[in-house]
Amino acid sequence: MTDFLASLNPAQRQAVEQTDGPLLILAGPGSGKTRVIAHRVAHLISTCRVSPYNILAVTFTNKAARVMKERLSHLAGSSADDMTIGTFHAICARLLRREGRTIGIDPGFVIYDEDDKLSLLKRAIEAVGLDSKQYSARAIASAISAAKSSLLPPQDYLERGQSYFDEVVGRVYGGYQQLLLESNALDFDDLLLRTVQLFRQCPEVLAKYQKRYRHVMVDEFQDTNLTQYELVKMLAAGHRNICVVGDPDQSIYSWRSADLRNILNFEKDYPDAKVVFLEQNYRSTKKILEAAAAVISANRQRKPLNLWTDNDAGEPISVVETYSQQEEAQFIVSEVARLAASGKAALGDCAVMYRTNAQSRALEEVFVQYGMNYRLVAGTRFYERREVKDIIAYLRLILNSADSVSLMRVINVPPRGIGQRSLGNLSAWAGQEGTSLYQALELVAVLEGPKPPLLNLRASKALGVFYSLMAGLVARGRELNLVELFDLVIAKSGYQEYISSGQDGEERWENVLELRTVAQQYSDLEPLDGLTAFLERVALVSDVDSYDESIEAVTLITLHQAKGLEFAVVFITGLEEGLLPHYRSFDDPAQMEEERRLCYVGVTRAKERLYLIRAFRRSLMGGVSACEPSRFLESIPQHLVSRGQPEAGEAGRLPSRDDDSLSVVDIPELKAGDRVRHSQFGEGVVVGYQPVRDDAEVVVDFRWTGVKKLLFSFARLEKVE
DNA sequence: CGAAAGGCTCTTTTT
DNA sequence: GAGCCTTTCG
Repeated sequence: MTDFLASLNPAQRQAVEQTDGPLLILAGPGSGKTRVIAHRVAHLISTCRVSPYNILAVTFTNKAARVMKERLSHLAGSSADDMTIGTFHAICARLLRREGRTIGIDPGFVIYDEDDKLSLLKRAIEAVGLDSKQYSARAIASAISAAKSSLLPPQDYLERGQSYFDEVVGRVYGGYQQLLLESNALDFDDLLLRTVQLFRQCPEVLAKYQKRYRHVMVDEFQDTNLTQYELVKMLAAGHRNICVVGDPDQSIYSWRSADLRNILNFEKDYPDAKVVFLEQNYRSTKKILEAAAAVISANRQRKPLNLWTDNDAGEPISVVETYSQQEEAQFIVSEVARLAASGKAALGDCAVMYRTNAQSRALEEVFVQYGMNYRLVAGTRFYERREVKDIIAYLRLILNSADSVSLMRVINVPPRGIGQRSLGNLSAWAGQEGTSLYQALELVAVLEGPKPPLLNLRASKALGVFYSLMAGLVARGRELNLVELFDLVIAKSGYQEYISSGQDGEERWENVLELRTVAQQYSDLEPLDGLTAFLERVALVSDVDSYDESIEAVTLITLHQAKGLEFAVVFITGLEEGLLPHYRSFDDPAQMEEERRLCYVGVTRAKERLYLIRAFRRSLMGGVSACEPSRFLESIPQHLVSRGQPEAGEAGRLPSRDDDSLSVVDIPELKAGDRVRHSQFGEGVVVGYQPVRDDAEVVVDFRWTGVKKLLFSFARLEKVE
């Protein structure tokens, strides 16, 4: 019982044992935060005899929730299964399905993602008589999102509006909500906002959950918005056992309306709150931690922690300057190869971090070129792929015929002769008759009843075909399990032929099959339940969630996604003015501070080795531009830095290729014409050979896969006689 | 109506 | 450089 307390330091222990009343835990990076939360829950369950059923723990990502569950089952066994643990969005979605009816939410609602939101918004913009090209749907979307994140419904927004843009947004906002309602859909922000509204309007529902959740815990509290905080406050109002964990220095989501004031206000809202500081870092070397502290100390808006560590001083931090982004990538590949070859780090210990997803391409190309395994955490996001969204739209439509975004998406995919004009006629007529799009479709398809006047015979026929397709799917959907339904959708819609014959057909079809594998996990459930659960899952998962640590590969990841992770070796790339910090933050000091926090998050992911890389030239949006070094580099104290190669060590000497101690592989002379074998690429002929630092670059023409440039130390080439 | 081509804009981060 | 939208042609 006390044995899991023994492994904690005094501050951690205090955080675990402080179970009654409000508690704010300020946890620096690598301070064992997850551990503390897990121990705290275990302590509540086993020592304080709190039933897991009475505990609510909110995280920001599904992955964090999963990690927490794993830790808990380790500490507290299966008793933790009854605990409510999940993301804000997942918890709210579940609650609204159960209780939403009282405020007019149909339990079969769909969740609209950013794409769906934009297409609905474009309709809303046009519906209020504005040109959707003149007003950027994106700008309006983010204004609406900000409003929802501050608990502002359309009426209030209009009343508070100041500028003309506010007025436009206010009007569109109202129309957009109307369309959502008609589509029986909620967007991400609605999940939170509507839950608060539910609690406000139905005190008895709130009371039920207040009674249930005797202990409420929130992780990554610095990333909550006002609506989320309100939600938590309401839930915790009953027992006032509320524990929030956060680090203002790691707040990097203000663009998603995360509000640092929540942390600052916590002590105001709960004057009796205890505050615990977790300041011992168990992750990084002294040098890395010192560099991190130096980077973040330039910020004004903060509640500083005094981080310290017992770890070794460690290696100096490598500041590397390369000519181009290609050379940047090459440096990383050769460095990883060197570390791997000398046994200092495995591929899986290494991560490459960048500000923007676009940067991953150049990195990938070089990794492919040299045949080094890598794992891209969010490429073209799987659930955003066209073919995946198409199939999901069909499935959504089966469950919820009101879903107009999905209907518009698939009505002519694959092409079945329903064009712009017919669709316009149909939807205008639907508006006139006051029916949903799907109902209008039904009226066209059946023999009797009113018909839209402008629709010609051919178009009506095509619409009828689509309607009977959907009607058939809906009927079968009640009997079939999810995979059977999935297959039926593909078969009846002709999607396979359509997608396979198009561009990248094979790859796209494989994505469809991958989605089918996900569907398989829900095939044991009752027909419509399986469908509902599947759709909820695909709406609320993210790419970090699928991050698989078991494969031996270098991780390529954005700085944002890297939060919460740690790696022995970290390369932060693109430390250039305009990229990190990003130019969009130049004119706003608050945003600039957030960029700095982002850099801080990256630096503090590193356990042993940190490389800060910048390129002189980088191609951005097609064109090439010269780059100034990032201001963040100036914050790194010189005595921590090695500008040569990382192995230069304490003495600061620069290694040379003749230095035997550094040469970790014997490099035999290969010359053009030599035949070699590679484990993956098979046999090939050497066409080029060039020594590079303490390694060599070999260009080989492989029989099957063509010409590849390889790094000798890494490629494990065998000479074939 | 649909496929293909050309032009346009926008590229920060994501539950 | 890509995706989205519009235009054009069959």
